[in-house]
Order: sequence, then C-alpha cells, then structure tokens
Amino acid sequence: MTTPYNFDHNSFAGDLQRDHAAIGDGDETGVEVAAAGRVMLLRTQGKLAFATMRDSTGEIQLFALSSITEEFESFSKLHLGDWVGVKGEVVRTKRGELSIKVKTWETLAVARHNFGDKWSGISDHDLRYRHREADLWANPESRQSLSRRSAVIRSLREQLWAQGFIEVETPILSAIASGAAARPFTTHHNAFDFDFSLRIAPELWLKRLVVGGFERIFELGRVFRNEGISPRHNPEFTMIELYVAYWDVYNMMELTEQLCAGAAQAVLGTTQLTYQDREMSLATPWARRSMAELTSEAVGEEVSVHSSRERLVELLSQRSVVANDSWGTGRCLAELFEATCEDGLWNPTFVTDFPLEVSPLSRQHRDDDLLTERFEVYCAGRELANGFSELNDPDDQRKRFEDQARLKAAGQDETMEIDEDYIRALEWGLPPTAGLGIGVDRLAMLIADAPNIREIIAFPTLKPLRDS
RNA sequence: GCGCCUCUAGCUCAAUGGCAGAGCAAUGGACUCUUAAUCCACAGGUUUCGGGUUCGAAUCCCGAGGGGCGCACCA
Repeated sequence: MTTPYNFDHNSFAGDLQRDHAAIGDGDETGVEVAAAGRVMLLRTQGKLAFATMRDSTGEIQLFALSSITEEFESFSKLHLGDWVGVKGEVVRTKRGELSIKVKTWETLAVARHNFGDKWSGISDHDLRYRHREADLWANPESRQSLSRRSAVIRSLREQLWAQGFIEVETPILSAIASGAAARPFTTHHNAFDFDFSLRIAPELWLKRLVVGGFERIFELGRVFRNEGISPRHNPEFTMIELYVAYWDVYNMMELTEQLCAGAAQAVLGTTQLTYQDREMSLATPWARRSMAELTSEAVGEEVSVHSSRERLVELLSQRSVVANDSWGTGRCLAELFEATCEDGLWNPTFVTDFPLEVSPLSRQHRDDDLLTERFEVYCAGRELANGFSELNDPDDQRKRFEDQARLKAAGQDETMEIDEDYIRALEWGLPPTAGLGIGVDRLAMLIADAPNIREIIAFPTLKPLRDS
C-alpha cells in the first residue's frame, strides 16, 4: 500500500477545540479545515462512523457519513492507531461533541500493533520502556512527564539566558574522567589507539573556560557514570553545570533556589508541589543548615569535623557503617550525615559546610581549615544539586589531587585522578568563582511527580535482551 | 553485585495441585448522533525458557532470562 508523502494540514485538535468552544449542539460553522493525527477510538453506526483522533495538541472527533464522506466503507474499517489526514467542516454533533465532518480523508500510515487496552493502556514497565513509542500513545501521563521535562529544561535555559549566561559545550570523550568521584565508562579510539573515558562531569573544562574569560557559562548535557541503576539513577543522566566569576557559594545558593523554584513556577504555575502524594514547597528561600548541625541533631550529641575520630567511628558503627581506616573525621562526618539525615530531608535544604576531605575541588572555608564552602541540596531524601566556591589555588589543588591519589592507593575506588592539564590551567589564574551542578532528571522528577527516573527519560538504559 | 517480589492471549487481568478463562484489540456481520458505543458471531495459548516432584503443575521445587522494589555504589 502506497501512502502519501505529505498531507496539506492547517489545523490542530487543541486549537479547534478552543476556537469553536462556543458553538451549540448540532451547529455547523462553515469552516473547512484539514487536520491529521491517529485514530484512537472508532465507533461505527451503520451509515455513520465516529472516530476519536488525537494529535500532539489534543483530541477531536471525526464524524463520517456514508452520504458525505468519500470512501466511507474504508473509513469505518480503520484500525485503532492508524494515522489519517482528514478534510471537512467543523461542526458540533447533536450530542454535543465538536467534530470534523469528514468529506475527504486518506490513510497516512497504518498501525500493525495496537496501543494497549482502551481503559488501562499499557502498564507493563518492560514494554513501556522498551517501546516508549507505544507507551506514549497508550498512557497520557507518560506524555505529560516527558513534556514537563522539556519545559523544565526550557525554563532553566531561559532563566540563565536572561541573566547573561552563555551556553557552552565541552568534551564527552576524556583522557581522564574527573570532576566528580565516580567510575567512568571507557571506549576505544582507533586512530589514537587510546582508551577514552566518557565524562562523569564537565566541571574541569568549564572552569578552564572561566580562566579563558567567560564569566557566566553553563552546560546542559549528558554525563555517564558506570554505576548501579535504581529508581533514582540512570547510567547516563542530564546535568546542568554553571559557573559565575566573582561569586562565592552564598551568591550561588540564591541562584540555585531561584532556578529550581523558577522552573516549577514556569511549568506548574506554582512552587507548591505534590510529590508522591506528599506536599513539597520549592518556595524561596530554602533552609540552610550545616552538615555538622544536622548530624548533631540526628545523633543527639555535638559532632563535627573537630570531633574525635574514635567517637565518630563509634557512632557510625552503631548505625552499621564500618569506617575504613583511610577515613578522616571529615569522611566520617559525611558518612554519618548520610546515614542519619539524608533520607529525612523532604523540602529542599542547603546542607552547607562540607568537610574538606570529601570536597577535592572546593575552596577551603574562610572560617575553618577542615571545611569547604560547599553545599549540596537535598530534597525528597535525595541529592538534587551541588555547589561551591571553586578552589582556584593551583598549589592547593595539586595537594588535593595528591590526597585523592593516596586514598586510591589505600583502597578507595571512587577518587579523582591528578589532572595536570587542569592544574596548569589554574596557573593562568581562575578568578574567585562559584559553580553549581543540578541533576536535571531529578528536578524533572519532582516537577513531573515521577517516582522513578525512568519515567522522565524517554529511553532509559535497559538490560539488552538475551536468549535464556 | 546481593536480597525479596513478579512474569498467563496483542493489551489489562482471572483461574489458590484437578477441563486455561473474561473484557478490550483483531476477524465476520447488524445498526443514521456515537462518546470505553451497543448487539450477534468467530478466532486467539509451548501459562517467559529449561529441568524436577506428582496419578495430575499456570499453581510446588531447582536453574536461567526480563521487570519491580530494597541494599550496595552513587547524583
């Protein structure tokens, strides 16, 4: 069967519904339109047929009559899921449904498979993710989730553009995977006969652009981490990182909450959300609590990076966390925080004053040698964002990398490698700078009320099917 | 990677060791205002796969595969 190469189309379902909302039952408008979409429901009635057609903007009924519609017999034998282009007059039926009274029509493509149960859609997760194209037609909430993701990304870009940021792109193929503590994927470049890593963060490249004179930059893109998959983790995920010259972490906290609240406002029209049946407020300002303060409250005694290591190790072991010999008080405090506080933080909270030991790219805190000017945002029990005053002293940065190398030697897997190119870049002078990274998928999850990260990724990473 | 749960018709689901079923979709038909149309008829199965126990297995056991959740890793 030969189908057309194009269809001369001038109307969308959503626009027609809006423009002709006022006409009465049984009225005819005299307006001739051409529209296209998929047949989602079909009700034949002898010499009449009613089809519900859906396009990207909504649904409209097609009203076919044997006395008016060409090829009426074929029309009444359309399959659910077939794409059609129709031309006819906009009318409202006697029973009150806005319709296109079809004069001519053509099949644009046929559907060999159906789109699931008319009531229930498709609920099998495997089928939904492996054949998202079917899921999107069967389940309106899937379309809404991906639309909201798109709207979140649009809002982030527009807010940053409005504040003078420019968008840049940096390499995904990296000789050294750095900028975060995570295991990379590797791939082989044939001409160089070299194994590249896929980036785990764009951080170091972006700061080199600040050294190069770009004062407000951001990158929105995919990063790759060779780690476990969970309802909150996909091996490739989308991060937005941004850097502002002359700012410190406190300036950046304000921008962080503005961006996220702004995205919610733009997409939902409010910063008061319901996430998984529970109220959540993204309204600014967000709570700011130091890691030591939150952890002290949780364990019922004063703890900090200045506590005795013995005591921190003891508190950890009470919570079934076995401290590695290589952990100092900073790592111990961070672990204790994760064990006691992380899950309980529901509304977005800036957790500030991260230990220097776990923050190899952050600038030392101006009031405490063992801390950095770094925060992470926790929300719904998960990390949402990470930001800090950037470490811009090349000598200090070298020392931090060397500390990381020592930890690696002591058996810690997820540590950063020494990046000589980056240290050399810092030697040209990085101004005081603040940086931020936001997990875009996780922000989209909140705004789309998605329980699983796979819901807001069009094609999440799936296990390839193998013969059993 | 580990643990628990799960997998039945194209889709959504029944069948609680005793004949494998329904609704929708599909197929054939009736019907000039339907709305998940309705009505009649027809068809659809290696119960994910491979073993085992049993007179008898969708059901119980073992193994494999896919998925969900939790843990670990991490954002």
